[in-house]
Amino acid sequence: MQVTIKDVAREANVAPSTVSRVIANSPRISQKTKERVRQAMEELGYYPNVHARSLANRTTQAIGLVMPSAATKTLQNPFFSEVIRGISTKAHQNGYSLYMTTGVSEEEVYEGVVSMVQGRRVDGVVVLYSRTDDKVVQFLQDSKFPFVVVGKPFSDSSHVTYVDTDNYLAGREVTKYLHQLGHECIAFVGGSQDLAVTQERVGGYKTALMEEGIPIHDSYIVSAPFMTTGGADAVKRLMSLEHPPTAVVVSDDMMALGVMSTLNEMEISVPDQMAVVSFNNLFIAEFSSPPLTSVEINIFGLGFEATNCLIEQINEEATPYGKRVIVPHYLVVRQSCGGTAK
Amino acid sequence: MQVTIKDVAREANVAPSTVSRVIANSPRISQKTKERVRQAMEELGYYPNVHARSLANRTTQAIGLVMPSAATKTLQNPFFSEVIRGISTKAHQNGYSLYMTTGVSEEEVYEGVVSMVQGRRVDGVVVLYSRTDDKVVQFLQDSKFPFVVVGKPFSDSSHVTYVDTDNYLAGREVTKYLHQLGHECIAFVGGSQDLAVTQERVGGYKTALMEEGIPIHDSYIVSAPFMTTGGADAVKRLMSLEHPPTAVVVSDDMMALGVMSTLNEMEISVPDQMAVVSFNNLFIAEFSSPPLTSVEINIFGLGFEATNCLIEQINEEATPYGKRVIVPHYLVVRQSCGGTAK
DNA sequence: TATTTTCGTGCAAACGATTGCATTAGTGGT
DNA sequence: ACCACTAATGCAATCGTTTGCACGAAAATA
Repeated sequence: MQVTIKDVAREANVAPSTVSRVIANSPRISQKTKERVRQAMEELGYYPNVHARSLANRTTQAIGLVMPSAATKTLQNPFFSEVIRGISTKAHQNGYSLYMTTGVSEEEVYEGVVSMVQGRRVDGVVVLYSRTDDKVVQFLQDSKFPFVVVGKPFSDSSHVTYVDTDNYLAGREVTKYLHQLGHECIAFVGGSQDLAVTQERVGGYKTALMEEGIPIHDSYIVSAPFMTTGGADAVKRLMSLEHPPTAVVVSDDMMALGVMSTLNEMEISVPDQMAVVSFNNLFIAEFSSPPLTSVEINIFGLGFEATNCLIEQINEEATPYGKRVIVPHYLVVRQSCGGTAK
Repeated sequence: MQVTIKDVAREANVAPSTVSRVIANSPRISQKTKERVRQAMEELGYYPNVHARSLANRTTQAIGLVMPSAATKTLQNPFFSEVIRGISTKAHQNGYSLYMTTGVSEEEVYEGVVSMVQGRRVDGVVVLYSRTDDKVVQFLQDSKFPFVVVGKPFSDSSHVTYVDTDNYLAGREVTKYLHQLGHECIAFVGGSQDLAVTQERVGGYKTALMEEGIPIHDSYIVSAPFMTTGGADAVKRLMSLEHPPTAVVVSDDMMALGVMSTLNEMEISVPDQMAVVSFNNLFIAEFSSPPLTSVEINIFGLGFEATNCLIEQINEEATPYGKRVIVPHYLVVRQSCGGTAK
């Protein structure tokens, strides 16, 4: 049915092994035969069967993607599309393709990874989240399988390779920026507290306040599960304080949208009555009303770099010890903080 | 290195074939041996090698995803994340995983698909776009490979299976809705004119106008490449007309965001001075200011249904002729058209 | 008891590539 | 003219499964 290497061999009057070597472009085959074989491949429309190939040379040219289990919620965040775009670009450049399983529960995701790894379906894995005490990372580590984490892994990060933004620094910078604009009452609205990102960004926020000599009020730090409420209650809580803030650092553009929408409903104008700054600089930041001032963290780059590291690992060009890559960020000033000409 | 079926066989004191049959849960194996074998598998931590398996039984349990070549731009639209989520959910339910290649140019995408199909890497393919005169669809059709298109394919759609929204109807309904709210001057802002979606939505828009006895002005129909300008110039063009519209149908939430942002800049208030309605009901519709009135087209469902059809095809449970599935839609009224209590 | 069925298992040949080693032909040195 | 050596190709084993068929033992039938 399918045209196999044998058919090509017959057509070109050589042995299958020769054809194989032509595919691999081995220098041991003469130019003349190479051409003859290539011609035969062309004529018959031959494409190597990937599975036979993988089986024989124990390589797959595929990279596995591990997504958070609650794919329902997370995949909606353009963050993921963008990382994947980065991953996919680098992967493609190096002749790898992408492979993904999903699972409903954490357990299912874990099972998926195990069978992906043990079943030798992929050459390496990139993990798209970082959670405290994660089975998946633990497993990958134990089985000495090539993998890279996007975001800072919690446990034993010294031995795992990861690619991340300096969220602590970014949080600090952004807060200082607001202070420079004259704000003294600065709040922080973040997503789930047990995500590394949130923790680091809050950390930076606090440090900045301390450095600027502004007291830290716990009531100014609120976190809200994003996808459900859109941060509405967080805003309401902040605004009902005795001294409501005049500026707010939001840990994510998506959430910032929700925050601004709520403020809009409450007829609090941005940026006049409330400055908003956030992170990620998703493309929607540009088109919101008013356009968001946000930290560009180069999500694409995170994915791209992660894949780069992974491929190094696969080719054993990498150090056996974990490697950390920090992708630089910068503030994109638009209108949600005022401070610039409109 | 890896633990193979032979190891399990030895451990359980049976032949490899028996182990294989246990994996397949063949009724020909006695309960007692099954248990013994399962125990051995457990003990050794055995996972079947997918490639050996695929090679032997000529099946991959994987579905290929074909994305538009300009992945750069398109993948940013949450539409894709959402379709993929639908696909991935159904796929997972049926034990399939996803496989994707990308390419920079159209040609690269095509090559990717060919080698995916000919190399037998996947059992079927879902095509995530519909373009006029597409090589990929043509190829899939010619090779009689199972595939499904999300969106209406242009050429010879009678023989290809596709899953789509009734965009024509949706466009018509939405326009009528605006008319019911009292608008007479209704414009249409769309994306690239050669996309099937755009064409159909415009079609519905025109029909509605005709049915309501409103003349169609060509100057009211503008299209703008979204990702570059965000629709800003489209809005400006409309507003500089002698009789600027009082309502606008926008072909996509993303674009509607851009439109509203521009209107905001021009200090034209939505919905008071301009009603905006759009399609897709992405989650951002809920969090924009004001929240968007948009047509929910169940993107997740599109992906889910597409995969369903594909799996039917793979299992040869489907009719050999193309099948069309129309996923129902409905209008979600929020605040961008006014018309409801705030 | 002899004969046929049924049941449970094993043997060995695929599946379609890769690769170490053997083989052949050609080249140059002496 | 012989040998050694290199260059180009072929042979056959291997990768880890699946599966048609054969086989023996036990159960059912006559």
